[in-house]
Amino acid sequence: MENELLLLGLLRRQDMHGYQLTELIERNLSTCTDLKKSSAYFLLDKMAGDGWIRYEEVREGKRPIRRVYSMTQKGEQEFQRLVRENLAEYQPAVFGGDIGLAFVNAVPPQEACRLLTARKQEIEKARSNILNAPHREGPLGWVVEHQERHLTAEMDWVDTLLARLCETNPMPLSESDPTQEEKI
Amino acid sequence: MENELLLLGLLRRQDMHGYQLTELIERNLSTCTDLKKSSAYFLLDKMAGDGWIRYEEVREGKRPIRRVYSMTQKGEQEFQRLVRENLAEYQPAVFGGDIGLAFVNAVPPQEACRLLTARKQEIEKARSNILNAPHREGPLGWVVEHQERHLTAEMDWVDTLLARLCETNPMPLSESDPTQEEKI
DNA sequence: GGGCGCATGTAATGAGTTACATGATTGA
DNA sequence: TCAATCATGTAACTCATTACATGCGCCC
Repeated sequence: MENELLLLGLLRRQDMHGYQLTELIERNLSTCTDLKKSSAYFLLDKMAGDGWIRYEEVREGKRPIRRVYSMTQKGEQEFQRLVRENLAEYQPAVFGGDIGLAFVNAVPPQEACRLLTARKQEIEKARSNILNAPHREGPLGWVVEHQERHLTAEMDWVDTLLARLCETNPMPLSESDPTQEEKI
Repeated sequence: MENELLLLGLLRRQDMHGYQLTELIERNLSTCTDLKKSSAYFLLDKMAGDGWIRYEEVREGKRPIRRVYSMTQKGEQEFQRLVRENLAEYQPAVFGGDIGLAFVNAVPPQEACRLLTARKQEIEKARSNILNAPHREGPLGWVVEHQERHLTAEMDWVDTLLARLCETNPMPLSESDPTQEEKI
C-alpha cells in the first residue's frame, strides 16, 4: 500500500494530472520509491474506481487531454489510515547483496575483493548523487538524510568486508579452496 | 536471481532434498532471505528443467519419497556467474517506511511520536532476535552482522526522528496544521 | 483417534515491470 | 524534417505469495 499512500499524499497537497505526478516521482522522489509510470497510471485508475480520488478531464491549449486528479473525502480517510499504519510498522529490510556474500568463499579472495570494490563504487556513486542533490527541508529532507545515512553505513560495511577478505589474504590462493568453506 | 543463487549455493555444499532445503532456509537463513517453501519448490523444478541441477527420488524407510537434488556442471557454471554478479553489484535499498515519514506532518506530532515509538519497538524486537540467535562464523556470520548493524542504525535513526518531532513539540497542536506542511 | 511433522506440489492471485501503441506539439 | 516531450494507456510477462490438496507416519 506504500504506492497508494505516496500518490494520495501527493494529491493531498495539490491536484495533479498523471504525467505531472509520475514525473515528480521519478525526478524528485527516486530516493524513496521507484514506482514506474504505468504502475502509477494503473493505481490512479484503481483508486478512482474505489472512490479515493476523482478526476476531471482538462484540455489546455492544444496539448493532449489531461486527467486532473483530486482527493475525495474517502481518499483523505484512507490516507489518514495508511500514514498511521506506515509510521507504526517496520518492514524488515532484506539485502539481496548478502546472498552472494554468504557464498563469498566460493571465489578466490583476490577476485572477491575486486568484485566488492566494484560494489563499493556503485554505493559511492549513489551516495554522491544524493549529496549533490538540492537540499530539502522538513520530512522530505529527512527521507533523503535516511538514505544518505544508509549509504554511508554500507560504504563502511564494504570496507570492513574488504579488510577481512583482502588484508588477511594479501597473496591469494590460486583457486578457491572448498575445504575452507563453512558448514550451515 | 538471488533465490536461484541461494539454492545453488546450498546445493553446492551438499545434496539435499526440497524439504530439507526449505526448512534450512526458513529456520537458519531468515536474516538474509524470506523465500517461501512453494516458491523454492517451484524454483527447484525450474532449475532442474534448465539442467542446473538434477534429482534422484529416494525413499528412506517408510517416509514419503524425497527428491534429492544435486548440482550439475552447468549449475556450477551458473553459480559461479551469479555469485560474481551478486558480489559486484549494489542494489539500492528502498525503505517503505520512508513514504509515511515523508507525510508525517499530516498527523499531529504527538501521535506521530506514538506511532514511531511502535515502529521503534518492532525494530528493537528484530534486533534482539538477532542478538539472541546462535553465533555464526565466517561469511554467514557476516551476513548476520550486516543485518545487526542495519537494525542498530535504524534504531538510532528513529531516535533522531523522535527527538526532532517530539522534543521540539512537547505540547502538540490540537490538530494537524496543514499550513506547516511543505512544498515538493 | 487426533494432531503434528514430513514431503511435495498445484491453482489462484497479486503486484509490478517491460514493451508496445497512439498521437499531438515543440524545438533543433 | 526528425527527434524529443507531453500524455495516457494496454498487454504480456515475471516473480513470488497465499491458500489449498494430498497422504503417510509418529506420538500422546
